[in-house]
Amino acid sequence: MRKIKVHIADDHQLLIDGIEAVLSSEENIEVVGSSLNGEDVLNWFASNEADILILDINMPKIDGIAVLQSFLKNGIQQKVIVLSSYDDTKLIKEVLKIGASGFLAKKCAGEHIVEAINDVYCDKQYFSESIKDKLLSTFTNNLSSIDEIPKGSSFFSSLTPRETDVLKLICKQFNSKEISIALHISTNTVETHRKNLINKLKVKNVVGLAIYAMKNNIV
Amino acid sequence: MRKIKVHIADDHQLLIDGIEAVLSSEENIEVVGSSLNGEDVLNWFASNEADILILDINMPKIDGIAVLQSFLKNGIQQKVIVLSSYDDTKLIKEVLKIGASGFLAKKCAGEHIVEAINDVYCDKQYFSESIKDKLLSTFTNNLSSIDEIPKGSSFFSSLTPRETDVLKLICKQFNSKEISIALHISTNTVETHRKNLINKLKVKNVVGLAIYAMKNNIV
DNA sequence: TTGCTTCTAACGGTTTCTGGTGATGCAAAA
DNA sequence: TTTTGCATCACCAGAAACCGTTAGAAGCAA
Repeated sequence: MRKIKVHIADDHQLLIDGIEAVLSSEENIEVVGSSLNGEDVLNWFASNEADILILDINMPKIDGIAVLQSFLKNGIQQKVIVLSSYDDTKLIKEVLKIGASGFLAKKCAGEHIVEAINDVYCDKQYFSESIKDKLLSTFTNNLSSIDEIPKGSSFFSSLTPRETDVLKLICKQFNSKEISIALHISTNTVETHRKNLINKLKVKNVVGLAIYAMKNNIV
Repeated sequence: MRKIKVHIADDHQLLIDGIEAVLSSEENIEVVGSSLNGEDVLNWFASNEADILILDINMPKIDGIAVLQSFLKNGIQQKVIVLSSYDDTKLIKEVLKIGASGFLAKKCAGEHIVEAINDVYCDKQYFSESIKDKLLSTFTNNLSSIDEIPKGSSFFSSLTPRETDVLKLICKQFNSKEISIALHISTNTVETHRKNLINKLKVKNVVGLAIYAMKNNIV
């Protein structure tokens, strides 16, 4: 019997080992590789292949979103099950748009990952229960959810290096003046970056920035 | 042979199942229970016992710190290995003070959890490598680290219900006026709570609050 | 009863952030 | 070569946050 080849990407080695141990009891599934960050994923897939990639969103260096975008850009048809701590509707819509086939919340049970792998391997989509509920309520509750969908193409992974510098220092609780000193630029510039960040990430204030940074492992 | 009884507490079922799968191949270790939040942990230990508790810090309802404090308060001598995504020196010192025997970063490998369990069962302490480095550098670098140690008793889990309400809304990017409307109190009161939060958690501004809330699963 | 904590509220002042707009130089891409 | 994106800087006005301090009411516990 041909086994389903799976690659696991997550920044927590413990979770990788755990999933691998869960899958080891499945006869038709084989873990052929793993990565601790997005860069490693791209490198691995440059010279290897797997039927399914289990991909965490929050990873250092290159995050899960950027990995998906890279696949899309290079025309790579990779089946991907996205793994995330947060079952955020925005995020789910985003990853589906850019090519994910399934979405699994980390709070779900280990057996579901087996289901997910089998379903996605058979060209089906897979969502964990909690996420199904969330998606449904989005459509049933009201139509304002449409506003939630980002207007531009992708709003993740779109920060310039400098913006990332500023964001990191914001998360260190620096104010604009302190940031300007740290980066050797004027406070006016810092404030421009700050405003651009807020617009780009569609948040209301620094709190939104900090939360974005945490969720995306920028800090 | 007597097996080491282990209870696992983490808000991600997937991680619990993963660790359980990793441990299943160990002959001398037996998983006797698991919990998805701190409340369940306390309930479980009220009528059951385990040799070792593997305890995640970031859990909803009652977090890992509060669980440890509860053990301490009730004179329960429970061996605990703390699990955390963040290898923050402050946090490590804190949990050691309130009775943890080991500290494991989630980014460490699955095999280390086996080592940790065996070590702690034999009354030894266990720290993952990355954490050892961090702890060492704290003592070698400079003495200013002493300032890092919280002056009061415990600075975690010390928020009043109302402060938690305000913090949650701050994390929703509400400003003081919006919070005052949501909670039916005056903006002055909101700002008092905000100041108290900043003082209590020893952060500089709302960004610090948001990051604290994220790390402690308040949002 | 007394002391402690929590929640509530207020005042005055300073600092910082946010929004809007505009502009320049540079480098890479189309 | 023109365009586009990025980083830089500036000015202004209003909004919001931050700081220090004080204080009454309610409830709980020693």
